[in-house]
Amino acid sequence: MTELDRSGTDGNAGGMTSRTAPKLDHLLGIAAGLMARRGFGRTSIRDVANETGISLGGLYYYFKNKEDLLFLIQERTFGALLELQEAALAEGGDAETRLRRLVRNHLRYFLDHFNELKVCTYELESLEGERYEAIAELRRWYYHRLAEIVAEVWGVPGDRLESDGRVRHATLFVFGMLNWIFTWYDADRDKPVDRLGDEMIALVMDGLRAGPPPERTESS
Amino acid sequence: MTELDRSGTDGNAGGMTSRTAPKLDHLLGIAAGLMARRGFGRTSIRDVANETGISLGGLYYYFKNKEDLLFLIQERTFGALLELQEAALAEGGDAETRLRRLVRNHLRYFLDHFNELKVCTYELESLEGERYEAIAELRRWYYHRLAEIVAEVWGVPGDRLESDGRVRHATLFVFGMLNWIFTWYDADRDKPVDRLGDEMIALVMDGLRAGPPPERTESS
Amino acid sequence: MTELDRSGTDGNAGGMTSRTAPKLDHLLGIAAGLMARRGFGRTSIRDVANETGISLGGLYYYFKNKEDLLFLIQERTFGALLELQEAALAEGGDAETRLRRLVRNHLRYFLDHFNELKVCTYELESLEGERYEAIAELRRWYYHRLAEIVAEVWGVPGDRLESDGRVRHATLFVFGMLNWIFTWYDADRDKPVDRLGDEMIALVMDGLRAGPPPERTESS
Amino acid sequence: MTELDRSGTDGNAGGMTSRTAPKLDHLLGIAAGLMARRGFGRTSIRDVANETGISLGGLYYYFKNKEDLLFLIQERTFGALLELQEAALAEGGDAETRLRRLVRNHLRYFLDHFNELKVCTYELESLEGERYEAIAELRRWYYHRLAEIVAEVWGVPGDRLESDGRVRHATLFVFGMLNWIFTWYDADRDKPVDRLGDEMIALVMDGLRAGPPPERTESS
DNA sequence: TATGAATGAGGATTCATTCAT
DNA sequence: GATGAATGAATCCTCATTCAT
Repeated sequence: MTELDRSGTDGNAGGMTSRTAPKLDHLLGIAAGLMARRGFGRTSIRDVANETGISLGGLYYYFKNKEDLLFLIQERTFGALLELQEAALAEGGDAETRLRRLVRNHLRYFLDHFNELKVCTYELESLEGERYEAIAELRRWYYHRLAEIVAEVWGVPGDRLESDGRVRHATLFVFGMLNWIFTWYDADRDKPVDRLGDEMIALVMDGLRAGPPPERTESS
Repeated sequence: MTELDRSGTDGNAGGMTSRTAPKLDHLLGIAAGLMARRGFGRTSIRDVANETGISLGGLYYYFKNKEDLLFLIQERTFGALLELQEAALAEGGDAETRLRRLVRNHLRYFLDHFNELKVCTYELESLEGERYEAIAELRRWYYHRLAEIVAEVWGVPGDRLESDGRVRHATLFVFGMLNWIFTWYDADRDKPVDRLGDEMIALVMDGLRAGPPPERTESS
Repeated sequence: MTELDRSGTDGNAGGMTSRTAPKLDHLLGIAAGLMARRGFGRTSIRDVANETGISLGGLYYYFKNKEDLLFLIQERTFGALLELQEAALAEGGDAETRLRRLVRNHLRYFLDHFNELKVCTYELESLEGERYEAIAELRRWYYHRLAEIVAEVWGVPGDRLESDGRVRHATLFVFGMLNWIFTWYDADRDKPVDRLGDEMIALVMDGLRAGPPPERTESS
Repeated sequence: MTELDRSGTDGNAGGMTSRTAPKLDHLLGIAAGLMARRGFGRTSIRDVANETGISLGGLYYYFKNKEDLLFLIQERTFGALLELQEAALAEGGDAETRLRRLVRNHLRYFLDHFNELKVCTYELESLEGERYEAIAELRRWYYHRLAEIVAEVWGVPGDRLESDGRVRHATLFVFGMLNWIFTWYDADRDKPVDRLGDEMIALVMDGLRAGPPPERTESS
């Protein structure tokens, strides 16, 4: 599955008019900020009301649920990132080039949408049912794109890609590096972000180029 | 600072006797399981009571707070891991050997204490004040041990270790790989764990051996 | 300090509208009744909910705290009494006249707002911090007005008023008479209340007119 | 009723031996201190346990109830005071002499047993049933002794004493002065206590000597 | 006598959500 | 579109009390 399909799973309450849409954007930004800082569970709708200046009851015009609010944030943010990445992949180039491009894009997006992306990264489990599934699907898409690149570097054929634990692991290691950044990134200390991406690629690229490790290991 | 100091920040209900100690262990295990699955915030003390069979009020004999319960889990689990790692480092060997030992130990511990370690990894922010600080200190200790190894591989002198962003980043990338595993590890699919560790080392070791990337990057 | 300043210490849920204000009055009346009968500590919010017919959660729309509820009662009741007394003092007259006026006003107010005033009198210590201080300030104001009258009768100059133990004691004796009434007053037996006031004045006025007792006493 | 009858209403758990009696004294003193400071309701048995060093369970050897603990304090303290006063009255003398003696005794006792007597004065309502009745009876006895003196000064015959509101009121006014002292007494500022008693007598004695006020008053 | 361990009831408070206006 | 007012369920925690040892 390569096509990205994003359409409201559940319908956010009523059609936004051109007058309400910017208000919604503002709202989602504030909510993302709160949830990034304190987590979804510890963020109350009342917090969002206070921070946005919208009344408690009024908020429910914009989303039908606390969970729906979270979904809206994740869907928009992650969706936009993936569109970006899809375009980046479409530009072509060899595997290393594409990998570097992916990582840099990710990190630039991370910088511009820190709160929102943090929420995407750490609050998937706060969604349930259809909403969970919709975001999980996006995540899988992202995973597969990276896995394909790893497989290409290692010359693992597409049909063995799914079953090859080593590809899986290497891919997830890279996502681990990428996702953990939210816990330590300090704008003053760790900029510029492109440099960070290059360091990550440098750390990993030689290992990738060397090919996958042997299937079996005896232990020390 | 190499000595690990772990002593109750706040004093949970006095010295456990030999009769209550195993009960406490059991309790903490159950609580860790719940918190690993649903998160700290979504785990209620009532859940713990139901799952353990201890009465709601009775639990408060073992800890003074929900937060204290979390602290107890983190302190014990993380403390024990760090003791293990401290011993592992004391065994000596070159940087790569020590790094591989650290990673393997971590992953074995991860396997044996999945729930508890997941709680340590993802719920630090649920602690506050002194309790937060006590665990954060443990984390810093762990970070520094790994950073020292990276610095040694790269020949960065000890006094520049703190200020060198590249050492910092490489170290945190490795922790990212390690910590993200909780989100995807599947016992059936991803064992054995030593193999996982070797793959991680393989992915990263060449990059490390190549030395740090240049300080500045230009580029698109 | 003669100006009375009473403004919410902490902001109970915003500005009451004309629709909610009477409900709040009713609520505070009920709560005062319960607290007068059973004390603040033994009055539960649930009691208030049951007695008012408002739901447990709904009550928190009107105050943010159990303590805030108590504060609201005290601030309103005591504040209104002191406004009354301030006006009474402004009417002028000699010291005895003003004293009699004060006592009568107090007792009439006592009769009309028995529960509320009892709560003011006996539950100051149930407040803390800013709220305590706000009410304590009102109490001090009241004390000083009475002390001034005593001092005037005795010809103690204003600047010695603070330091003169005899003025202090006589004033507090009168407050003692006044405040203890809550423990024994029986509407059937002890009315009319103006008569009670006159008896109190009669008991004390001759002693006051005789001037302060000598500074030092040898004992029996 | 002149005879004082004090015998445990309820039996404090088990007969105290000579070894446990002093421990009980200590315990009651501590408990009285806590209850004087924070009130009966806000004092927990756990507080008493912590403050005394006796274990929570162990306390129940000394009393069977939290209420029983309060009762023990009140019975002992108030009982001893009344014995003192009974003896003081037995010494004879005219009404003024006896009144002054009563007041001085009361205040000296107040000074030596501040906590305990405060608890007697303010926590009668925390007792129920038989225990309440037993202490209320002591209080009535005390009230009557003072009322008799007032009646004697005013020449009110003993058989009209009960029905005469003016005697009742004057008596209760004096108790009000006496009982309110707990709320303001400051050892540094307000000593010596005999002097305080003399001031109280001086404030009131002229009014008493002048005879009761006329039965009816027109108002304002 | 005294303690550690445990219970169950009740208390204050928060919170997502709803609905009439 | 938006608000004020209200609800009911759930949550954390405290506390008097008990009982085996």
